[in-house]
Amino acid sequence: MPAALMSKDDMLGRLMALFREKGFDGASLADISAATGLGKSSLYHHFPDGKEEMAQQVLAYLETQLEQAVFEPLRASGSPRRKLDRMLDALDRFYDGGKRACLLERLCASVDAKRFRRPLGRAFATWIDAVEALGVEAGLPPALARRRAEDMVVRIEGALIVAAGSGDPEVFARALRDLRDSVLTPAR
Amino acid sequence: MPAALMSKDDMLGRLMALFREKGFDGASLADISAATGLGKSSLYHHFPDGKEEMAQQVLAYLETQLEQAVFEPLRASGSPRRKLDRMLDALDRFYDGGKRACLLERLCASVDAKRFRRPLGRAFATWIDAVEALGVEAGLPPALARRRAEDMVVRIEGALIVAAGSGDPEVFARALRDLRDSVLTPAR
DNA sequence: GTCTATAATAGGATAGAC
DNA sequence: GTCTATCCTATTATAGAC
Repeated sequence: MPAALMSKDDMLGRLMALFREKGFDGASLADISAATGLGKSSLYHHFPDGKEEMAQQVLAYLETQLEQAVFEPLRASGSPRRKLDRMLDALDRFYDGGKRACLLERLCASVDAKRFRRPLGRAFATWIDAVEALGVEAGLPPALARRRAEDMVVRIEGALIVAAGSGDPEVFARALRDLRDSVLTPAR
Repeated sequence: MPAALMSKDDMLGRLMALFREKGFDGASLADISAATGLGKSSLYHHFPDGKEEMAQQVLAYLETQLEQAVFEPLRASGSPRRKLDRMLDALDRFYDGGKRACLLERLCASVDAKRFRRPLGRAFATWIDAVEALGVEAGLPPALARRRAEDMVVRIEGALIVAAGSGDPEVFARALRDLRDSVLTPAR
């Protein structure tokens, strides 16, 4: 029994990078094989249900990444504003300054997005809920905190699209700067 | 020589609907054949370079649609606020209240987005420029008008993603409502 | 301008050896 | 747990008749 060539996390990390780059429909098993260094049969050993299961597991893996990027900064000590800054710093790194796509968006755009609806909906909800809680902690009325949180995720996703489409990552940087100042601003 | 079964515009409209629904990578020639009612050979007659040329022509066709949705309302008579409302109404219809995807986003997310970079960049620029001009007409300082315009497009694209991903079109409706009130608000 | 038929290839998936 | 070899289908694309 040959030893595993890499850990599951490493494998999922590579798969996530590939799906973010090529999209779900655009990533072929040949691409996946090249990205992981594993033959097709090995891939089916790890993911008996094929490509769809890969995406499902990558989506679950993303939740742990989200955990690091979103929740860990929020748990750290400091003012809400400081926590927000840390979270946006982590997202800036995760999206490489607007040069890398969002897995959630890529799966939304796939042919069988319906199969990913549940985990996708949960991932967005988890993210928005966390930011909403931060807004409440900062003293915003809950309804406003919710709208601000939803708007933040909307702007990050949109900025990634426009940055990619216009070839100008500055769009993403500008959106982040804006969010630093607006997400937690007290109601007037 | 059999008569053409449909006009080029009709054909491009169906192709656009298909690409918006399935994405570029997700739409196969079989899908395209079914959507247009044309055999594969007929499709290659109209688009000798295959799928990629279809997308290029659909992208050009979208610019005429953008013209209708964005520029026509802006040319109409009335206050800037009224023009903005008309434009957002047209976009609301075009995206069917957040239930239909944006072609630009779908092509950004395709494997060979690089081949579409130029027309994609131009489409985004055209759109943002038009809204910027409206902001200037409304009396905003040019730099602010530009940021607001860019932010509007960012939020529309992002709201479409989050609405689709969370299965909640209300996200899109809320974004539009917000934009009605914020795009042209005078600088403080 | 459209069709039927066909080619050539790439895609996803499986069997069985090691 | 990984590999080579294979299978079948879907996919893109072309040839040639009408």
